[in-house]
Amino acid sequence: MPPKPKTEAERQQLRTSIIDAARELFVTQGVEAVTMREIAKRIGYSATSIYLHFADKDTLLRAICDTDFLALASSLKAILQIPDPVERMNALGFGYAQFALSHPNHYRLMFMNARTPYSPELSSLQQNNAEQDAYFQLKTVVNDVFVAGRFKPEFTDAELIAQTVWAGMHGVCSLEINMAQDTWVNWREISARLQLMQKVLMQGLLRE
Amino acid sequence: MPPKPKTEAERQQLRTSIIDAARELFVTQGVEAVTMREIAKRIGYSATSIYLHFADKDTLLRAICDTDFLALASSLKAILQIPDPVERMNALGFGYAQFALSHPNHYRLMFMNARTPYSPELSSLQQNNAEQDAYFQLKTVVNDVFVAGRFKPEFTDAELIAQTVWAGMHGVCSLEINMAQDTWVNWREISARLQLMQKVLMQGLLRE
DNA sequence: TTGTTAAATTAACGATGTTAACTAAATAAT
DNA sequence: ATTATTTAGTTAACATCGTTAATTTAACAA
Repeated sequence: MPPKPKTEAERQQLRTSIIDAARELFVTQGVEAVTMREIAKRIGYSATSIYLHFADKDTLLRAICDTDFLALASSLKAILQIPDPVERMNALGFGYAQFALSHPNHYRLMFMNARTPYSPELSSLQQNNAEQDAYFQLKTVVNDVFVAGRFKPEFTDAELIAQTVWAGMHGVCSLEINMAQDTWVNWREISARLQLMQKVLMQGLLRE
Repeated sequence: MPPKPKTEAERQQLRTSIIDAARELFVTQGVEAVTMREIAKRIGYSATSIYLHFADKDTLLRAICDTDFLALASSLKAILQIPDPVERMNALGFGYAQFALSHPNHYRLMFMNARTPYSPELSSLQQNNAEQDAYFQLKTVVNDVFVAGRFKPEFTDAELIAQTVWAGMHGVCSLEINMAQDTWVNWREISARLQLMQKVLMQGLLRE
């Protein structure tokens, strides 16, 4: 029964209900469960209706991604209040890992899948906004440590440092998400691996 | 025109020709190009013939994986001859990264996709064989450094160290493979990121 | 010559993403 | 008040995919 003109708010609401249904399927059953027909069934529409709100499945997935990037930045916001910059950087790393490991499917979608790259016109996220951009948060915190003169003097590029810290934490998290079940490796506790990575990064980067 | 009984060698040859065709598609067009029908077209058979040699697509992909794991271990073998253990560990890290970045699709299949975990009966690879098991190579080299007393005394678990070194290099490589195109991040040169990661790992782990 | 078996093929199924064609209802125009 | 237009939705349909079933063809064994 197709009624007629919807207000922008109603459209927006349906849009997010599609995203939510897709995300729920995604988080509980993994990416292969996210079919257009299954999403549609959840929200009581036909599959093709989704195309009135999203160009294709990939666009829909990127919309989920967007809300997850926002959720990540949100979950890290409180950490930015920690006064000591080194402590702040440490906490940010742990917070990041915590997010990754407690939302493995989201993390996989955000950072481990082959994604079509970010483009401003398709995303509602604001780059370099401390509320929305976790990478900006990282850059800022690392730069704070840099400005405080806590890094070894041989390291002079704060953004390069940030990318390295990110890579370290991402390495631990993504191996855990992908390979924890693999008995080829006698995996140590994930907490021990995280802790050691963080310690090594710190001892490698910081003075004395 | 279907002839009849094939020798075991002929069967083996067809098997590897399937793997090779699948790999070539895979390496050039990515995973979505690896369809049973497309593989079959390449080798001049019908799609269903592949099922005479592989239970399903996943099994075929894991067979590709197997040969790639072997290729990785093979490509690192020469490095094990380097006399100094620390230099050896360093070179192994770079060799690993070089493999990852020059075979990104393979690397993705091996370490970044959701894989069905290793099981001995499905794989022809021998665990803890220095010729076939790159993880064993890493463990061995890290243990050599450990036995040489070159790590800081606070680090006492060589396998945990190995997993951390792996995670560090994997983090840099997998972010590069997945996100190099993404303009959200102002990526530094991959060589600089690799070098810094290695330096940080070394300075974090090694004495003085 | 006739079965039997192995290797292959074609047909077909069910699922998927997506497009095209259609329908009904609310508004706008006459 | 009637007609036309637009909008939100539907159902049908298409091409493709992994995979299974049924079928064919050829080589060997009896």
